[in-house]
Amino acid sequence: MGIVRQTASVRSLWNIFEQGQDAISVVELVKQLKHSMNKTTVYRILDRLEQEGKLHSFNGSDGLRWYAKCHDCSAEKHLDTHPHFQCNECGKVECLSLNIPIPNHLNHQIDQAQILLLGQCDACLA
Amino acid sequence: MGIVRQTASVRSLWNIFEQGQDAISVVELVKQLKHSMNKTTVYRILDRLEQEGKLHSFNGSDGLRWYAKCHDCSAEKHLDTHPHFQCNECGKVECLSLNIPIPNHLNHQIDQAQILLLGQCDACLA
DNA sequence: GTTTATGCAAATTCTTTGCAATACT
DNA sequence: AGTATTGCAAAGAATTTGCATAAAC
Repeated sequence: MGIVRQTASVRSLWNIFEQGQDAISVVELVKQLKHSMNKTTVYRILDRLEQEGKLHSFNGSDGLRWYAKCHDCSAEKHLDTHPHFQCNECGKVECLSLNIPIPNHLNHQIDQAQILLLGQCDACLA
Repeated sequence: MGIVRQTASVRSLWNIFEQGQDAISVVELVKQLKHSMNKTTVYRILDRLEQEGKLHSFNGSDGLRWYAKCHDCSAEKHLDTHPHFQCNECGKVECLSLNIPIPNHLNHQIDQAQILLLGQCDACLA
C-alpha cells in the first residue's frame, strides 16, 4: 500500500470500504470503529488514504466530511466530475458513476469539482 | 407559519449581500456584524432569508456554510444547477452564472444540486 | 396585545493538535 | 534502528438550543 503502513487499524478501516456502501461519513466511521481504534486515528488514516489516492473526500449537505473509494479519480489526468447523491431523508450518500460535463470556457483555473445532488433515494421514496 | 419581520438586524445583514461579493461564509458574516448583532442572530436571519427564497446556501470545501443571493434559483420550477467557484488559495467563493446540465436519466429523484468547482482565482494566479 | 426576533450563555458536534508510547518495515 | 502510527486528553471551531427580554406587526 505504498507510503501507508499496513497496520491493523488501516486494514479494519479499509475493510469497511471494501464491504460497505461506497460513501461513508467520518462520523459514521468513527462510530463503527469506536471499539477498535481512536477517533483521531480514523481521521488520520482517512487523510493518508486520500493522499495516496485510494479514497476521495467531499462535504455532504449535512456539513459532515464523507469519504468514498476512488474509481476513475485515480487517473488524475482529467477533472473528475462524478456526482454524489445524498438523500435528504435518510442522509445516505452514493457515488454515481457518470461524468457531468463542465464547460471549460469559464475563465477560472479549475482543479477539482464537487458535485452533490440532493433528493430522495429509492428506499425513502417507497 | 411565521412571517419574516423587517428588523434593523435583517436590514444590516441584507445590506452586506447587496453591496458585497455574491457569496459570503457565515463565519465572515458573523465577523463583519460582530458589533451590530449576536452571532446567533446571524444564523437565524440567514435561515429565514433562505426559507424566504432570498438567499441560498451551500457548503464550501472549507467545511463552512456559505450564503449567496439567489438569482435564477428563485424560479423554483427547474433544478438550479449553477456552480460555485472556490479558490483553493484565498478561499473566496464566487457564484458562476451558468447552467451545468445534469442528466435526468439517473434513477434518483433529484431536488437540488450543489456544484462546487475548486481551483485558483485570477487574483491568486497572478 | 400577540407573535416573532434577539441576546446571552451554555451545550453540542465535528475536527485538530501535542506529545509520549507503540508498532511497523 | 529508525520512522511512521497510535491513544489520550485537551483545545478549537462552527453551529445549535433554551429561555428571558425586547421589538415588530
